[in-house]
Amino acid sequence: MCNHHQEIEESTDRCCPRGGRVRGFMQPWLLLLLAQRPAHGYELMERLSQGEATPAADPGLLYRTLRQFEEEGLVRSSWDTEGGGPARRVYEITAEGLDYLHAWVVNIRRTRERLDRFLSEYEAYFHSKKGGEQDVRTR
Amino acid sequence: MCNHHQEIEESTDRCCPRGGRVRGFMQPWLLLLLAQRPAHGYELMERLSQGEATPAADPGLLYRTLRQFEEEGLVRSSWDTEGGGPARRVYEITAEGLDYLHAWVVNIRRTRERLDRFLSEYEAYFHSKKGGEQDVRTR
DNA sequence: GTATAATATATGTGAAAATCAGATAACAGA
DNA sequence: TCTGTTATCTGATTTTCACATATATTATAC
Repeated sequence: MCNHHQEIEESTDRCCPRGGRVRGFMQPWLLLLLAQRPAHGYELMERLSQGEATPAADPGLLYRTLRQFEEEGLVRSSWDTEGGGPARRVYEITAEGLDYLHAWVVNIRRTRERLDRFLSEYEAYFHSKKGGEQDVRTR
Repeated sequence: MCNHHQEIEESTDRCCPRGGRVRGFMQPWLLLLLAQRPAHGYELMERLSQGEATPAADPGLLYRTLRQFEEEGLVRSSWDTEGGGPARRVYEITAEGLDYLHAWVVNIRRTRERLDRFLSEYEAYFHSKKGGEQDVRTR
C-alpha cells in the first residue's frame, strides 16, 4: 500500500516550501531509480516515498514526468501484462537518460554547495552574534 | 554595475533546472541578508549575485518578493531620499521575519540531507558498479 | 547643454512545474 | 457482489519563475 494524499504530520508550522517537498527533485530521482533497475510507475512511487527520501510523491506528477521523459528519449517503456493486477508500463532508462542523469548530478552537487554556503552564512551570523542582537525594533 | 541578464557561460549543456539557479532559494537569502542589515533592493541584488551565491538574480522576482514579504509582515520598508540617485526603498526585517527565517533554515537543513541521500545513492550505485554496467541496450 | 550610463524600482506576460482532485480499470478475496 | 489494492492517467487550477520592458533620477562624458 502506498498512501499518497496522506496527511502531512510535520506541517512546518506554516512556512516555506509547501508540503516539505524538495522542489524539482523528482526528476533526477526517477532517473536514478530507473538506472538501478527497470520499474513501473507505481513501484517508483513506493521507492520514492520510502526511507523519507521524499514525502509521498504526487502520482499525477510522477506519471506525467515519465511520459515526458519518454518523449524526450530519456526512458523507454513497454507493457507488462504478466502477474496479477492490472497491466503495468515498465520503464527502462536509455543511454541518453544516463547522460542526462550524470549531467544532473553535476548540477545537484553545485546546488548542495550553494545550500552549504547559505547555511554557513546563516550560522556565521547567528552563532557569532548570539541570537542576532542587531537591533530589530519589535514596535 | 550589476550585470543581470548576462549570458550564462556554463549552460549545463541543455539540462536540468532552468538557468542553473536553485529553485525557491531567493527568499531565504533575502531574509538572511536583511537580518544582517537593512538594505534596499538594488543592494540586495548585488549581494546576492556576488560570491557566486546565486547566479545573477532576476530583479523582477526580487522586487516582487520583497513586496510580498512586506504584505506578509516579514519585512517593513521606508523611503530613503538622501544620497545621490533615485529614491530607494529600504527594507528591514521584522521579528516575524526572523522567526520565518529560522523556520526556513530547518527546512533547508532537511533539504540538504535529502540532497546528500540522493548523492550517496548515486555514488553507491555508479562507483561500486564501475560505470554502471547494468545492461542498457543502446540499440 | 545634451546624450549616455548607472542607479533604482516596478509591471506584464507566458511557460513550466506542482498541487489537488478525480476518473478509469483489472484483479483478489471476503 | 462488494470492497480494497494495484495501477495508470487526465483535467483544472495555482504557483513559480524567467524574460522583457517601462519608468524615473542622478552622474558623467562629450
